[in-house]
Amino acid sequence: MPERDLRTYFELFNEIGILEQLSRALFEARLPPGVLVSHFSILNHLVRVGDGRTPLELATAFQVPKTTLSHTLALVEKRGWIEMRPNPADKRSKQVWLTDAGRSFRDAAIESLLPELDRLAGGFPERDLPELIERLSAIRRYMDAARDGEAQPTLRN
Amino acid sequence: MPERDLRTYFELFNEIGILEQLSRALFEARLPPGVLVSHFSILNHLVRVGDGRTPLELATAFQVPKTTLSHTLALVEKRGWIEMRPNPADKRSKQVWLTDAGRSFRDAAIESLLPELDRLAGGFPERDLPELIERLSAIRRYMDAARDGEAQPTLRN
DNA sequence: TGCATATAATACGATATCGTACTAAATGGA
DNA sequence: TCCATTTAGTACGATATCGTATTATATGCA
Repeated sequence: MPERDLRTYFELFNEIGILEQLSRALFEARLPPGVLVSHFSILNHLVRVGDGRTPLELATAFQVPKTTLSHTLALVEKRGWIEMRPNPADKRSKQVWLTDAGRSFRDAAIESLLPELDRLAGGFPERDLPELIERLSAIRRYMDAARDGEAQPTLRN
Repeated sequence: MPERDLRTYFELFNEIGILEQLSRALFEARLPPGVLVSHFSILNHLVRVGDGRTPLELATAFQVPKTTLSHTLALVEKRGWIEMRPNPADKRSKQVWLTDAGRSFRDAAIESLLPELDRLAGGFPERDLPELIERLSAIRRYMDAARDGEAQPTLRN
């Protein structure tokens, strides 16, 4: 694998980073004050994969430290969008369940974004969007699966 | 534009968000303690578009509040990777210039990531990577250009 | 069974990021 | 020219995120 191709991968992630910044700022501007994309993402993930997940499963899914997730869950629970229940399979653990209010808010949040997406899609129709998503998703799934790999040389040394 | 397509755009940004999380965690784990992707991104951007940019230009490029950028620049300057000089064209303003150490660190940071990218590229060869990047870049450029748009209904109301 | 180790979640402190308010300089119209 | 308005950058406070340490429970092996 020539180094040139590796640098191309690097460019891909650079582009992804910028797009994430742009889309997050766009989305967050439409959410109620104090509600962040990280909060919404909890709800959206639970709708997509089903609720009853443990905090650790969520932290792993988002590749976020579990202490960060702990904090986020507390805020989302305070809004009444999720419920934390004991995990019957493990007394150390918990389960995160969506409330009706949580599902409603998630749907409303998506609705509120549609006009913005409409503006984007209207001014910049992208063909084969599902194919683009699938390619990104495949990369994501591979990285997800390969995450448990061993140490590599780093600048930390 | 049917709503179904808009939701597909939503999925695109959702996928991008997850990929950003994954890649950022991966990259940051290889940087020296206290050095974040946001710091590296300053250096990388200056190399790519040329240094001498003003802080505001950088804040706009990253779609980040200028106060956030102010803080980041101070940290990067403290590391000796950039120099802040007065902007001869505007006494309110400044210019950000790379130092040799800044360029070196940027190169080294990319080098340190290559093994990881190699692992990715080796296990998951992606054909037409430049084409994928170009499609993302086109979306990004359009969003960038369309950013000055007017207000839309939001959940804030 | 008993105990060393591993794991889930949280408490706590550090800091990156963000929003509001402020200062200094630039701009533009009367 | 003068002054109202706009703009570039920063100070300051709030909070989201992150790393380390702690507690409670689970796991696995002698």
